[in-house]
Amino acid sequence: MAAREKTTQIRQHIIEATDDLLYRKGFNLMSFSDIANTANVPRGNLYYYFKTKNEVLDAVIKHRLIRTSQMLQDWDRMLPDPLERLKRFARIPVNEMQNIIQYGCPMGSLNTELGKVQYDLKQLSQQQFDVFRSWLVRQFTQWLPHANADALAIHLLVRTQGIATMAHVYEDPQLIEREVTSIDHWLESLADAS
Amino acid sequence: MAAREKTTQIRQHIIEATDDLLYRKGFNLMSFSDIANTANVPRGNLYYYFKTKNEVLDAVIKHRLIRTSQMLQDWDRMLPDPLERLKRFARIPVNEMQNIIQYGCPMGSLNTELGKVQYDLKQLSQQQFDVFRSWLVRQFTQWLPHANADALAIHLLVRTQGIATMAHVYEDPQLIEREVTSIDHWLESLADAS
DNA sequence: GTCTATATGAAGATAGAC
DNA sequence: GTCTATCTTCATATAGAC
Repeated sequence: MAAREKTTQIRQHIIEATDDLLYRKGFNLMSFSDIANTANVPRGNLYYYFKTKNEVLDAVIKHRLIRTSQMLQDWDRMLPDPLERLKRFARIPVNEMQNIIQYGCPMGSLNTELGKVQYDLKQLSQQQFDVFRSWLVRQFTQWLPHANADALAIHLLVRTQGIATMAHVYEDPQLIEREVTSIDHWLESLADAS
Repeated sequence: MAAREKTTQIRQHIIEATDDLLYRKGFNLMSFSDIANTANVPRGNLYYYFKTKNEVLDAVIKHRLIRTSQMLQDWDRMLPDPLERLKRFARIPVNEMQNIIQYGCPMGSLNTELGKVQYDLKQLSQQQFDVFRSWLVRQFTQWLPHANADALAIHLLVRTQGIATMAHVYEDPQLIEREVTSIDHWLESLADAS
């Protein structure tokens, strides 16, 4: 294997290990040493791949953007009906139940943390939401051409973020089940109304 | 003024200054020096009033609990109708618009931050939610005796938390207006259904 | 490319002079 | 009660030997 290729591979390995660490610890409590330990890379060596902690964050978010886009493309392929796709989105908190209860939403918690003081970094975390938002808008537009697709997309994001926050507060799986079911009913009521 | 009394007064002043600082910076990025500067107390002196940073947090949360309880008591006195009280609650994001957009919800963002690693401190922040939750349950019980008051209370908390998170992500005042109006409609639909 | 040693600064916290 | 000096720890980051 070429040396260049190996560097890229290790870099990728660090990014994936940090992705999880970032979620579990948050950005400010995640130290450079933590990253090195988690990725099994000698601490000093890490600086060869990333010069600053912000640079790691940047790489992790870009990685998340790609992963999310791929997931949504898969859904587009697997699910022909926009309503089914939207329901699939709403079920994320159910599928990620244990993580949500322990750590909240990976996107929401990061944005909330960075948004207070690190305004420059917050803009990065906002991009994560943009991917979902524009995908949701496309689904609503396709499904209900005369509705305000962006308002509906934001409403879905509001409710899923609220679920993540409150499920984390009370560590309550049933809260997630109940609220996701309620979203399903809301989506079906939109179908009936049109 | 007695010395004892003065101590209490300065302590209270520190707590109130820290309350705001905690909201704007978050717990982990708020240093002991920050607290001292914001409260205009010499840094070394601060340790006379609070031995650790966690102790300050504890005092600030207790202070918030009292303030919230008083506010809810005021609402109980001012607004005779439970529905009006619930609408008043739902309007908090509108009244606190500028703060929410810049810093998110003071309760939600604190819980999200502490919940990841500082599990012991998270329990403190959970208490803030308990005050609202039990008050909301009382309002729903009084208004709709045969409904699942706790599920309705949680639903309201979910939606207000979601609003705060997403309004902070996109720094969007209109999002708040729209979503709060939507909550109002939901509350009115509950009245019609019963 | 890999790793060690270390510079530098800021944090939380304490001791003790006044 | 008030304030200064300082201890310790841990963070980011760099220089440079191998």
